[in-house]
Amino acid sequence: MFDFFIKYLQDKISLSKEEIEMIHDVAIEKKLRRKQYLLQQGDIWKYNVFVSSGLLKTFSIDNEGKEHIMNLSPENYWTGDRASLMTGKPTQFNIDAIENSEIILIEKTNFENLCKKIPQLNDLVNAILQKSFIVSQDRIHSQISLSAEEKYQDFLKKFPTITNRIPQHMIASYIGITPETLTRIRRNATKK
Amino acid sequence: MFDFFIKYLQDKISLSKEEIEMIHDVAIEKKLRRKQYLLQQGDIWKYNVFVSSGLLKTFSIDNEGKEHIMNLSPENYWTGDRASLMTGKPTQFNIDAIENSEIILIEKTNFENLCKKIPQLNDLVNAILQKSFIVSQDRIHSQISLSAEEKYQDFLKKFPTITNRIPQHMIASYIGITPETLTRIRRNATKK
DNA sequence: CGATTCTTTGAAAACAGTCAATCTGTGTGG
DNA sequence: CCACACAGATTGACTGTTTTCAAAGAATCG
Repeated sequence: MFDFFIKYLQDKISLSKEEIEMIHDVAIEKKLRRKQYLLQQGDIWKYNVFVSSGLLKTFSIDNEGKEHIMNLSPENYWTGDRASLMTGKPTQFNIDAIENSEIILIEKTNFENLCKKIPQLNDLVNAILQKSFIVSQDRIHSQISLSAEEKYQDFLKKFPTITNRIPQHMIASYIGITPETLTRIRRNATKK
Repeated sequence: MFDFFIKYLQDKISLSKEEIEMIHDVAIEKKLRRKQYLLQQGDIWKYNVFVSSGLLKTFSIDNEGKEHIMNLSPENYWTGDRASLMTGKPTQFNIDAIENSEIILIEKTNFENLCKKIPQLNDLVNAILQKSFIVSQDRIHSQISLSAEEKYQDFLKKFPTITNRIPQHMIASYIGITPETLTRIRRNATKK
């Protein structure tokens, strides 16, 4: 699974053998079974995570026990909790595996050292952050301006690959509606 | 107004006279009157903007002519459209001044040069980006998990300083509800 | 196969949006 | 200083959307 990670990196930047070695030295490989937790509410989060294969979700649980999905992270995506990572405070989120997954963990300070020593990696990380920000803004825009049905259509357009890998109620959670409403939206949509 | 900008920067990082000079050379000062546009849908956006004083808003206009407020940027905040800046594609957003404002514009390539020459500035910019991302994620979380009333309370908590500087209907737009609904929420809340 | 999870359905209630009218406060020009 | 226009806020009646709760059906996993 480290191979997937290096493939991903070399697709974006070119790395010397020494640099790959440096990365390898601090990369922790981990397998997660379906439904296994990687992070739980209250933990302090200290890693950067790359998903080599599988699919993770980041979510909160509210006072009524309802799940709210913040992020879906399939293979070749990064995940974690930036807020907890940056502030050092306990996280309000959970991360678990929707599918059996293989991931790479790199501890915060190790990751920062790598970024210092490998400027290209630093640039890549910043580019990813920039892109993530733009994606977030776009999701906010959908949330404040679209109807439930439009949000669903928007989800399908943006995540065609993920749509068939997760139960419907998770899509509902991701776009902020109830599963029942999603069922009804779909029924109406197919009528047309 | 350039002074405000330098004060802001020196509060975060320490700069030599030469560095300040370099920044000054590429900083464009601009005044905006209330309701004046800085950016319009369809434009290609090429700047980084620091707000020295006043208050700007970033918004889209949908097919029905309704305004959806993406961001509110008071003094000491940055604004602009990262998506258009990054991709070079026309923006879907508008930015205008809610109050008479003074801003500093720095053209994209000039800004990138500054960041290369002043590593501290680069770090600051990345830290701001990181923080903006976390704030976005939090707003998404509010949008998918809170009721209209809770979103309003959340807004009041997060923007105590801005609340009294903008008309209510803009708060409604920011949290994705109608002005009428906001009126009713407020009426119910004061009853309690 | 049995257990669990997921989806669908129905009926009722809660919530939010629309439209049109009125009310309020502010600022401008005569 | 007043009258008026204008932008914003509120209200009411109505419509439409979404949630809730409970139950039944379908699909999936071990």
